Amino acid sequence: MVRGPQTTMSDDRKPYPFRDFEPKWQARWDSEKTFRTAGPGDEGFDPAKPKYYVLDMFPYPSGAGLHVGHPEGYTATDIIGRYKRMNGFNVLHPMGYDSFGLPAEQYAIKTGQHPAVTTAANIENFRRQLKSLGFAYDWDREIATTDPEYVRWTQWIFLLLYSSYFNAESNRARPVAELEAKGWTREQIDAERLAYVADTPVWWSPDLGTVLANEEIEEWKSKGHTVERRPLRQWMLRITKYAQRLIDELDGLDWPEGIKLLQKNWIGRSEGAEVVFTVANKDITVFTTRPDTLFGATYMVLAPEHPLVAEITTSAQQAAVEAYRKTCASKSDLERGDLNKDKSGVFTGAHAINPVNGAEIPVWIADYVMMGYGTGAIMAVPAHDERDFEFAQKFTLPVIQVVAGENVGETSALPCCDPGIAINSGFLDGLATADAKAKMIDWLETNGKGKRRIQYKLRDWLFSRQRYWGEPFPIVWKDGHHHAIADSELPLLAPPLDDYKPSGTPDPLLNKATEWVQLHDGSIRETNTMPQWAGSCWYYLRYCDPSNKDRFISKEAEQYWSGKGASTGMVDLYVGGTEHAVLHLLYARFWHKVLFDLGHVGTPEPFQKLVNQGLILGEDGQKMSKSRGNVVNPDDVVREYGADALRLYEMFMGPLEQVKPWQMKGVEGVSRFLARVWRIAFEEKSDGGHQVSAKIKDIECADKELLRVVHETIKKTGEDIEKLSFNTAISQMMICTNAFTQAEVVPLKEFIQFLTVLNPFAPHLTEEIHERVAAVTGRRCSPLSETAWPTYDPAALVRNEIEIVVQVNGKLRERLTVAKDADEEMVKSLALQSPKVLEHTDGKTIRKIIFVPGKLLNIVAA
RNA sequence: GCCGGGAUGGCGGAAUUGGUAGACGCGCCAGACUUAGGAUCUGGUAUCGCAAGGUGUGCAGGUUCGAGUCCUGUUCCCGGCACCA
Repeated sequence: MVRGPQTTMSDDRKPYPFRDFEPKWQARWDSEKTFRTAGPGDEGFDPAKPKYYVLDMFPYPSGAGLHVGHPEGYTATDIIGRYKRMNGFNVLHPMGYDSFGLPAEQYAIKTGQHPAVTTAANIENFRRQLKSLGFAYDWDREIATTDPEYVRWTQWIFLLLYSSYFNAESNRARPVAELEAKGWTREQIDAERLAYVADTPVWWSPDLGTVLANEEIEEWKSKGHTVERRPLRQWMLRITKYAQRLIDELDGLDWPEGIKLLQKNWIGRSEGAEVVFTVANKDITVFTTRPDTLFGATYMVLAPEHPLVAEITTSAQQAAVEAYRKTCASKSDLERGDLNKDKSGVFTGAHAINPVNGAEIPVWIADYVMMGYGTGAIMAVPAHDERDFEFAQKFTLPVIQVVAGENVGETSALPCCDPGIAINSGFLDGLATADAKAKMIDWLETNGKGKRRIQYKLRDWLFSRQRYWGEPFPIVWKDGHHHAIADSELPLLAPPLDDYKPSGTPDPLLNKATEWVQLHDGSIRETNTMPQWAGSCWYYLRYCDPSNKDRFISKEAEQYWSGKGASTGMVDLYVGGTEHAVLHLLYARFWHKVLFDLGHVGTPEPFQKLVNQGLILGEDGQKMSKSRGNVVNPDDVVREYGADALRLYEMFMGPLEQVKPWQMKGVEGVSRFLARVWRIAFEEKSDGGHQVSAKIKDIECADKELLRVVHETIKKTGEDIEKLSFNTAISQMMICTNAFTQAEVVPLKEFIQFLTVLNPFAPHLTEEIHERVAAVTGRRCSPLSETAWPTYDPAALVRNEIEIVVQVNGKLRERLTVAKDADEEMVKSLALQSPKVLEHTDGKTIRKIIFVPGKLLNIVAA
């Protein structure tokens, strides 16, 4: 439930006049470019200042505008950015728009409006909303991935991938020019490019009219779109070459372990071996992670799509095999994988020779073996693999146990996939699994029957789309070959179309623009477009040097914003949702590594520290959605309570990384807190105006306890911001506010220190109070945003008297107030005089006394 | 099934290396100010009990002078992956 009309705050009821001053400060920050960041080459740049790069995952500017999840991460980074700025850092805190993408195009289909038009309108709305929250972005660095100047460099980086290959010896990307120099043929070179064309089975969505990457299909399926497998000619990026580095180089990153693990599992490294079986004089290679179980292979399975199936199938089995392959081809992904795990398959009639013992085993085809992983063929060891076991049971195939539990001979339940001791395995008998694997691989390699192999689940990145609203490939085709267009022709922009509706065939939409496609020299343009991920793969680099006409980023800007080599990642803090764990975050790392290999960036990783903000649920504890009607619109909250209250509330709800439900009452709570701060500064005049409170006095603080709370607040707030523990920082500032409220006199200096500390959280309110109060007291007044973060005085933190807890046998029995440096003897003697303590030690012998200085005394008595 | 993360009042959540469980806020109760209160200020608020005192951090054990925190087992919730050989 959102607030009913009864509780709506009318204008005269609002607790402090945020509607008057929030827009005022926003306008001032805008016109004065308060948060402009000077980088290398800019006026006012100070290279001696340490840099701090704090980044938000930029939004897709949808028609719905910001939801309350956006300001959660954005406020967190804003607080950090403002705080670092006050601590003398040169802070880069930019914002932009990931503005290519399907929804704009779907909208164009409905309305006929060019996606550029709706995108521009959406961006304008997002910008308005972002500015209404008072974020300290450097708006001069704003970028949109659809901006032609941005598209230019996205295409330029694509061409860099196109003109590079992965050199296995140096384990990094190098220009293909090296291969040309070595006299490689065009075909050989094309087979090595990091961006290449391949005919592969891809995920094609007829209703979206495009193919999708493996990483994307889940998302679109969940939105009700269909996808099907289809062999198509597509552009691919050779991300698999980076599989190992993408795993290894996670180590140096300050990322949540869960996200690292997610990426590792997605890349899916497996160690094992290839084993060559012979079938009808043909070699069929299988991949296995358990070469030690080779003696237990009782049949072989090929994926239905395996190219050798047709060749080995006997005539007797031909009809059955053909029928089975047909069913598999028509099965959707869901039918084949997610829903139906029942085993199915057909015998090919062929037999394979097990290289290690010459045994003849039947060859089957079954859809539980995938063409896309390993070699598309397996040796089945039903005794030690659950899937093979299930299959063997169903088709009554033999099962041979070749691994026993720790005590050889003990029969364990099958299938058993745990390591153990090899049995029934010839020369492996008696070896532990790890040793048996090694020995078998040695045997295979010695006898030319196989070799060690590391396999990854990660596939190459399917990079082309058939839709309109994306970067066109800067490629032309002539005589059946692809060619890069010249850098001088960039950006290559798509022409407007009359009709954006997908044709229902895999033909790219841009084919409709026949004049654009056909070039005078007889070559034709590539008509696929890039996926939305392309723009987000490098936007954090462009922010560093957003208007550079000559390069995607200048060397100087890149070096300065990468820092002095203390870390492996460029961005110091990156905040965004978990949903990008294996998509954007993997793709961007890949591009960054290519740029690193080719000398364009100086760090191997883009994002040093990553924090995932937790999802904000609706007031009903459910995920916010239009259909549930539990969506909270930030515009409404700003109108009712103001930007500062929204910022504060989102930070006060709970830990940043935690999933937490929205509570409109909580917004009222922080709004009341801000109003209390306002009332410390001002008293209301009879005409409704505000005058600076008479309690504020520019005198030395005589109230030691108040002074202690203020300095405690300076200390704790700073420490908590560093830890991103914003909720506890706010809690401390509330305590401080309560102390000021109750004080007879509010000392000006301490009050301004408090405002400074609160400023990153509630910038409008604090600036307004500061400006008005300073004007009256005649103090020099530069804005708080230009003020240094206050330092706390450790001496002010010390309490003269402290409370010591006295426990008897671990139970709290007494509290003693003693001098802060009271020693054990002192506390002990006081405790042993206490009637409450004596009551519980009465008749017992004191065995032991534990003293924790400044904390507690525990008397052990029995 | 596998891999992560979590479980603390009526609610959101606090709790340094193990050392006063429930900070702060919401809600609720009482009081003050007031023509009024849905504003503000003050006090109270884990639970049982008149009290003394007892009991309490999903559940069952363990280590310890002392456990929300460490160990073992277990249940439930959330997220991710899911025939990857």
